[in-house]
Amino acid sequence: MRTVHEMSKLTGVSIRTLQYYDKIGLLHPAEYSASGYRLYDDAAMEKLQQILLFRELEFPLKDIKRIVDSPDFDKSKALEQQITLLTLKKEHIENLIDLARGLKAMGVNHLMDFEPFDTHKIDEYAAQAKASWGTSKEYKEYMEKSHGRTAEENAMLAQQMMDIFAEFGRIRQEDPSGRAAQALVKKLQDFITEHFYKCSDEILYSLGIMYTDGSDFTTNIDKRAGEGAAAFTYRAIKAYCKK
Amino acid sequence: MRTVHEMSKLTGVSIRTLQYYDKIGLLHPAEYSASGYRLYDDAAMEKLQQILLFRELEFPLKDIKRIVDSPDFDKSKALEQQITLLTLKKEHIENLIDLARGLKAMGVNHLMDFEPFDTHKIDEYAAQAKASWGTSKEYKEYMEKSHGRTAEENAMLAQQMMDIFAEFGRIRQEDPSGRAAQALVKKLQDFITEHFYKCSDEILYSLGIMYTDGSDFTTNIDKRAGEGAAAFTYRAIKAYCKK
DNA sequence: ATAAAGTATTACGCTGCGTCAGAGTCAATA
DNA sequence: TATTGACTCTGACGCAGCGTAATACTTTAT
Repeated sequence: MRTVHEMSKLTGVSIRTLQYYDKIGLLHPAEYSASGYRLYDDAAMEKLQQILLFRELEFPLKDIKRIVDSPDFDKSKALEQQITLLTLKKEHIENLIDLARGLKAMGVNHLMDFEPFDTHKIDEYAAQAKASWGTSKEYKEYMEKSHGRTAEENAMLAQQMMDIFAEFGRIRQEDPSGRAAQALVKKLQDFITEHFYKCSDEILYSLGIMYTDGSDFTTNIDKRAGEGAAAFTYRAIKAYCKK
Repeated sequence: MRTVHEMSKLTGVSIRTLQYYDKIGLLHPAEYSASGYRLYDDAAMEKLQQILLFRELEFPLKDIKRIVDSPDFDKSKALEQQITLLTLKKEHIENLIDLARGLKAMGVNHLMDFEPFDTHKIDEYAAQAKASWGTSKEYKEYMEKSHGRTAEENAMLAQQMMDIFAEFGRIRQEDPSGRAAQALVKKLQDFITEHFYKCSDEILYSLGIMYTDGSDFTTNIDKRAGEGAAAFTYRAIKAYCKK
C-alpha cells in the first residue's frame, strides 16, 4: 500500500491531482486508513498509468473514465477518433502559423492603420484557419451526440449517409461539378445539418478533406460506394464550395 | 452608432462576448445610452476587428489588451513569439499523433494487459511528446517572467546567455561530447534553471531543437557566437541528454 | 514530548465565455 | 394606450483540471 506522496513521486502527478481524481471518481484508492489517508495498491497504480497515458493524448477526463472503467471499451476506436481530432487541431495550428507569418511579412503595424487593401487576404487565411478548427469542434459535438443515441439510431443514420455516398459512387465517372453531383452535395450538407450540426460551406469543405485523408473515412466510403467514391465526393464538394 | 446586436451580427461575436469585453476593459463601447445600452462607433468596430484577429491567433485576451491598447506595441515581435509558441504546440501534437498511431498499431487492448515489454517504447514517445509541450509552457512562463523584469535586468541576463553561447562558439571545432562542451551544457542548464524555470533534460533537449530550427534563435546565436555555434550547441546538448 | 513531515478537507482562482434568471427598454401594433 | 414582442441590462453559476493557500489532524523521528 502506498500513500499519496509515494504515488505522486512514482508517477509524477501531484498530490492534488490524486485527490481530485478520487473526488471525481476517476481513480479511487484501494482503501482509506483509519484516519482517512488514501492508500493505493498495485492495481490502482496500474490504472493510474493508463489514465496518464490517455491524459497525455489529451483525452478529456470524462472520456478517460469511460475508457479505463470498462475493460471491453473499444480503445482502438477511441484512439482513432483522437487521432482525427488531433490531426484537425494540427491543421488548424498550421493555418494559424501561416496567418501569423503572413501578417508579419506584410507588417502588422502597417496593417493596423486599416488600409482596406490586402485585408482580404487576411480574411481568407482567417477563414481557412477557422474552417478546420470548426470541424474539430463540430466533430466533437457529433461524437457526443452520436454517443447519446441508441445503436440502432446511429446505424440508421450511418446507413443513410452511406446511401448518399453510394449515389456519389454511382456517378463517379461524371463531372464533379455537374448538376447531379452538385445536387448530391447539397443533399449531403442538408442531411448533416439536420441530423448532426449546422454544416456551413466551410465545414463541408473540411469534411471533404477528411474524406480523402486516407483514414477510415476513405476506406469505408470506397469499400461501400466503390473505389474512388471518396475522392469524387471531395471534388464535388470542392466545386460546390467554390461556386 | 450600433447596438450590441448589430455589432454581433456584423462581426459574428456573441453579445455576451461584447459585454464581457466591456467588463474586462478590452473593448468599451463609444458611449452608453441614457438607459445603459452599449453604443459602438466605427472606431470601436475597427478595434474589435483587431481584437478578433489576434484572438484567432490564440493570443490570450490579456495580451491582446496590451497589444491593441498601445499603438507603439511591437506587434511584429508579439507575432514572432506567437509563431514560436504555435510551432511548439504543433510539434507536440505531431508527437501525440505518432504516439496514438503507435499505440493503435501495437494494439492497445493488448497493451492494457500490462505486458512489461514494449512499454518502454511508449514511454519514449510520451517523453518526447511531453518535452516539446513542456517547452511551450516553460516558454510562456519565461515570457511572463521576463516581462516582469526591468529592461536592464533582461538585457543583463540575455548578455550572460550570449556569453555562454559565445563559449560554445569558441570550441565549436571540438568534440560536442567532449568534456569542455558537456561542462558548458550543464552550465547552460543551471543558468536557465536559476534565472528562468526548472530546466529538465527533456526541456533542455527541446531548447536545443529550437536553437537549430532556423528561427531568430539560430540567427542571433550564430551572429554573436559565430557561424555554426547554434548547431554545435545542439549537438552538445544532444550528447548531454542521451548520456 | 515535541518538532517535522505528511495528509485531509474546504474553498477560491484561472480562461473565456455560455446559459439562465429577473428586470428594465424600445418600437410597433391592436 | 396598453400590450406585445424584440432587445438589453446586470448579476451569478458552470465548465476543465487542477494550483494554491488555509486550517486542522496524524504519523514518524528524535
